[in-house]
Amino acid sequence: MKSYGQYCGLARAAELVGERWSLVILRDLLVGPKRFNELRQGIPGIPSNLLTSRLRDFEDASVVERVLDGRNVVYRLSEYGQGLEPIVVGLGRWGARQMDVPRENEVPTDNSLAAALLTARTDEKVQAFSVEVTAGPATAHADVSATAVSVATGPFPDADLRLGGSSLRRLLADGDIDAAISSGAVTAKGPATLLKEFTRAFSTPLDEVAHNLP
Amino acid sequence: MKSYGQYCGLARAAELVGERWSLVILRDLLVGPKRFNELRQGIPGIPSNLLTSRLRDFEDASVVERVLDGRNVVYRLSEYGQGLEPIVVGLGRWGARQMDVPRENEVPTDNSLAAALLTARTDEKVQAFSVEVTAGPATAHADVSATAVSVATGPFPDADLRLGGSSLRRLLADGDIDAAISSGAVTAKGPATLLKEFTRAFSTPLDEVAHNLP
DNA sequence: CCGGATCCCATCCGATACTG
DNA sequence: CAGTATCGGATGGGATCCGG
Repeated sequence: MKSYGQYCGLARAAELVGERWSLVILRDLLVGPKRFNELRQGIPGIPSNLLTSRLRDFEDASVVERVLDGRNVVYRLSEYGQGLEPIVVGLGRWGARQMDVPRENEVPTDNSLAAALLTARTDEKVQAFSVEVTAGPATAHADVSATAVSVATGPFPDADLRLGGSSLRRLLADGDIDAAISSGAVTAKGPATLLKEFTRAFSTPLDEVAHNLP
Repeated sequence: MKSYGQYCGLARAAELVGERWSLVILRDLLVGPKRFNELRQGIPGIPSNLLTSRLRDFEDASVVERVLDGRNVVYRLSEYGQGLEPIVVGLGRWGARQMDVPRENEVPTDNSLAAALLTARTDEKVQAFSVEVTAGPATAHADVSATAVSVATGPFPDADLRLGGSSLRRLLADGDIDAAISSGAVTAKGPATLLKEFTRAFSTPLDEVAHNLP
């Protein structure tokens, strides 16, 4: 990890989060503690030596803690690391403005889908429900209660609502469920009332960031 | 600029801001539009070819605009790029938690000092005043009015208040002016009432981020 | 299997020199 | 002033290997 030679908060932060894979690893840890191989498999393309190296840098900076969970090693954000949540979420929203169309070979992952749910959370009060979301090969779910929202990767067989489709992002952006479903871009299984609750609880209005993209 | 292969807002953002020097360049542009050599001189150590390359990537992503100012080229954030402000400011605050002591060969720059003022802005209503701040080789200033705060690099001869010293960061963190001045860590020239206004207008309470650092 | 370490090649970065 | 060109060294990518 090389210094920028400036006595500056942003420069210090950039030394940590401004290296390749750093932000993606932090995104995944934001969803919850993960084992080494969970991280590795959840981040296609990351070389294991770089994952090792980044985790060590995070440990040295007290951003991540390496703890034993039973006989397994898990990595989890420290309290200090949790302070990155609004930043990573904000960056995710900002970057979503550029996601107009998937690029060649670009896929969603379980963790990126879970992170998208975290990012889209509105903090509006809604009726409690659970939802499972699928996008291509990726699955994640959320459990919304009156007081909190918990998000995790993978399927959730007992979910009240089940959403799928290639254009979930557009659904989160527009909030126009009927249009999304009738155009076939999104499929939904569950009570119509919960669909409405979903778009109230999760939404990423893109004009919240700026407008002058290519 | 290499893709992370994930259809994910954060991954897209990370491709832009997660490369070396990117965040530091954006920090400086956040203070105001800059010419190529202003950026270069304001960022000690950046190779000119990398500055060129980053600016081009930003242009391609519509984050930065290359415009003519008279006969000069200036780079300025687009409206979309301005959307990064809360993120860069947040990162600066988060990283400030690690700035306990300057490292070997680590200096403040005019731009990092100006950015620190931006970062420390509290939005509290205060009496109007202007302040010039000096830390080692770096100088910046701010003009605080009832409705807005403008920050820029360099000296401001007519400033109502003049602050200097090696531990300005501690002043911003603690807000304890009297202690800072009587210990000699900070020197101040100007009315005592403005000193009070300064610490109300600018402050970076570090326990706003987390507590468990080394 | 899990949690890495090692090796080798490609790419990127850093420093300096040079140019319209 | 605003960048290109170049080249050695550092870092990343991908595969393989290893100890528990």
